[in-house]
Amino acid sequence: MLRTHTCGELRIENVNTTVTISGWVQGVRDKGSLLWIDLRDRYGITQITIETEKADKSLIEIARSLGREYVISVTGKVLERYSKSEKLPTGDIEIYPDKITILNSALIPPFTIEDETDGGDDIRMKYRYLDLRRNTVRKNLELRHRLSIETRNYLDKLNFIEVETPVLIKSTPEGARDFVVPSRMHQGEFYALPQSPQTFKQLLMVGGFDRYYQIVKCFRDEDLRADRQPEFTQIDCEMAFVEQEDILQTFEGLIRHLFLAVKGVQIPELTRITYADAMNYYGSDKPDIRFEMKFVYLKSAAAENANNLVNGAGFKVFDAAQIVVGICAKGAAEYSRKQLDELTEFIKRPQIGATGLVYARYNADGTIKSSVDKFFDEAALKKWAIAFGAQPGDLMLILAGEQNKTRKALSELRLEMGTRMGLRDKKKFACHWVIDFPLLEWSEETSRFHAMHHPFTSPKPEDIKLLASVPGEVRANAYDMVINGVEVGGGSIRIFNKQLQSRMFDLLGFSKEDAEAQFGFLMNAFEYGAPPHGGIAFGFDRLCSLFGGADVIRDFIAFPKNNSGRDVMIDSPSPIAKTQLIELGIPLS
RNA sequence: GGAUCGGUAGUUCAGCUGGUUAGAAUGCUGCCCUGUCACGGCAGAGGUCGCGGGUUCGAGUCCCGUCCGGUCCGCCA
Repeated sequence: MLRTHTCGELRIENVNTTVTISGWVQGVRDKGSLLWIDLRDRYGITQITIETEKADKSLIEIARSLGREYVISVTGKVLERYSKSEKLPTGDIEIYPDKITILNSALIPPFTIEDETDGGDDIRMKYRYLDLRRNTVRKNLELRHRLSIETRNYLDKLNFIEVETPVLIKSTPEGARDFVVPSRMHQGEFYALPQSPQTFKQLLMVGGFDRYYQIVKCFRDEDLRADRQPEFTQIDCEMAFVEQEDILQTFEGLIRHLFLAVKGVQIPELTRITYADAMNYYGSDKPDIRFEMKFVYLKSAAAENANNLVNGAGFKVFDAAQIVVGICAKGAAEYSRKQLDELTEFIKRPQIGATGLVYARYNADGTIKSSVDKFFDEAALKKWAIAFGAQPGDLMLILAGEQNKTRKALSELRLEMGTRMGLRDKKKFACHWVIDFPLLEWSEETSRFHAMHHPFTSPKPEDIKLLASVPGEVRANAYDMVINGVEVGGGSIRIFNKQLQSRMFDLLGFSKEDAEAQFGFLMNAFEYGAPPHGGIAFGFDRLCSLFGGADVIRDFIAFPKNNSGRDVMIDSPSPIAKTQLIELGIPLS
């Protein structure tokens, strides 16, 4: 061993012992007659001190030749410091070296290896191995490690076993685009990388492994975001002989265990909200319920809660709208004209696409001032206030238009207001289930139904009768777990019966032949005694970023790709040699 | 595929309605300094203003194109 101790462990008890530590030079402070070296490794920083008037000349020469990030080994005596540092755990001691060995020199790093680095994202990605030396990045990966260990502990105790599934599999048309891998031995044919181990975990259920999990890489060839990578990691789970309730219980147990074990946070039992309610009250299938600010409808498309308070006043925008819906921002009546204009601009951005924002201030003196006073008198506005549950001092923000678009826009506005009002504290965690997702989703683009979750999702038994008549209204035994407005996991009870599965393929527009060619293996397996089963998969990277209080998952992946799917460090993807292409039988145009 | 913001010293950024020699901080180099720990002080080096074209007497600045990066929509569980 080139060390007896790490750079993080020496304490006052070690004084007067001779030790050897190795690491990277964080910095040198040369004060003439005194010279200090901060030596860093994964575990901490230890100070090396040289008194240049007493020390060996060659030692001083070596010390003065050191640059940042040189790798050195130091042997010397641990002594109590003359002036101690509160900032370092090793701050009570320092090492007087007898010997300094330069194990390797280093170029000057392009950015500083400090918590508050001067490097931007781009340069840090290119030199990721240097970025990994920084505390902040290292801590993120340590957090990831803890989460994976605790996941395994929890699931192992419940008799789950981790089984690996293949990475070179078969392309299927449903869902995301596949990454494909050409086969040399079978020219013109391709493997695909799994978007998830979905079918394999179901086959494991047929194979009698009634509790399976895997922390596994998945691949999707789609455009990226701050919280999306082309390859990402899932905690993939499946159970047999269970109903939806069992899955919800088991895996909210997992999340609560992780919060307790890793963060020491006690999470209450998860609340549940139906997809329909989530859309109705929050305009989103992954609402952030750290704060309330539920939607209030002044006019609604649904007959049952059509408390229409806006029609007939001569305001065409409201009269023509399918819905008029708003939120009540508590205590925000003080918002200035400028702030309201900012909000209007916010909802008019093309990404959000609303055409205008109506506001009504419930002033502290009890009067109400709105942007549509021309059409609505004080009495009408008071009725709005009652509907909104607004008190003097509150601000009502109202959008109107077609249902889906308007809900979506208001959902964005709600989140924006939550942020502006400081209601989205990253240290607070609100976890809940969204249940009863629709089974199918109509696609205008392809003029057919798509599976909302995936084609193996089981419809709710009581809704099966609707499959023939109104397939769009059939609810699925599907569920998502949402934390702070982030979808961290989702799953479903699966179809385990060949007839129902082929009926689903029918609805999804598969021909018998296509279904057979693509999923025949699964349907065949279902004929050999498939148990009822269901499961869930968690986005592990997202979970890590959430635990770490960040929005960007890149910081929790050792070697991430950038926004356009490139690894700027190794420079991939890259062209391959002509000979490789010929071998694969792939002509490039 | 679309929207939007950005690209200037090794790095992070400033640079106004176009106008002399493009600045700051940090990092780097040298010298000084006995208790520093973001050490301090003094001096110094360091620039294809992403790239190409255009407008103009004159472009880091304006226009067009292009490449690269960030965020978002579409897409994606």
